[in-house]
Amino acid sequence: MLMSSEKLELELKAKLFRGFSDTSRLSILEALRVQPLNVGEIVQATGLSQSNISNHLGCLRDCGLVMSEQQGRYTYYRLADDRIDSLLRLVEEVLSDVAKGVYQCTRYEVPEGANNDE
Amino acid sequence: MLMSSEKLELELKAKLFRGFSDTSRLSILEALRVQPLNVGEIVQATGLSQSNISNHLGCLRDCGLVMSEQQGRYTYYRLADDRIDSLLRLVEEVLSDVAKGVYQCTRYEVPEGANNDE
DNA sequence: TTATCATATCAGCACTTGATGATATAATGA
DNA sequence: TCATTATATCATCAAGTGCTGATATGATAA
Repeated sequence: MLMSSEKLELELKAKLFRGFSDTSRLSILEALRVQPLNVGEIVQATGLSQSNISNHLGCLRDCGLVMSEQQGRYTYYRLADDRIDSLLRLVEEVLSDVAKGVYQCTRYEVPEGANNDE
Repeated sequence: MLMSSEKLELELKAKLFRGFSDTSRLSILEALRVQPLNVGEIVQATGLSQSNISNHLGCLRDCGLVMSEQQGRYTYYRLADDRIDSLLRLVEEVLSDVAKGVYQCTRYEVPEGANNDE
């Protein structure tokens, strides 16, 4: 059915975007833009807790945004596709123009004094 | 403080991505890729309810993803930036390679028999 | 001026999502 | 073999999110 393949494509797009739509997952992806990292290194880079990171990595890996590779005791994670970096860069461009609008958006709370590692 | 401007940038990115991370809002944005539309036309194109669309348009407008323009009785909506179209196209490219992975992702439910206009 | 149409807003509800801390599992090192 | 380290998984909780249907508001048409 034609309609349901369009619907499925929308579901897949929404799911992919959802991968990016959380600050913790974005922190992880930003860290991985630089170089592949293991969980401990991601803890250092982001300040998030180990179990939180592990949960999010599971989600990102299942979504195809990251890939993992066991090296002895350590599991290394990397971006699964170079275009993920391109996507983040394009969003940065768009944001440079619409940032004021996004910042004004009250639909989703952006904490004023938001901090890291509370 | 340096740290908090990074944090703010992540919050803005997450918020922008959240604009895309819902199938209803994606339907609306897909419809607007073709041409500017008013609410009634978007109802026709997407099968969503008028109040639901109005809610989402408010969110998208506040986020800077769409712009509105009053023409008599009708309010016309359009994509606020051509790069939004580019963003959606890039995601389509990425999905063409990782779709299998995203489809397998069980973290977010993708309904099997998902349909539109129930 | 009133009626009609287009759109925005609201309250309430159900579902989804993200974090925590404890703990299980697996790989190395002693 | 046991201890240690690295990572995954789990149950629980609180907060966030999206939809509905009723209704309010504003612009035109009669």
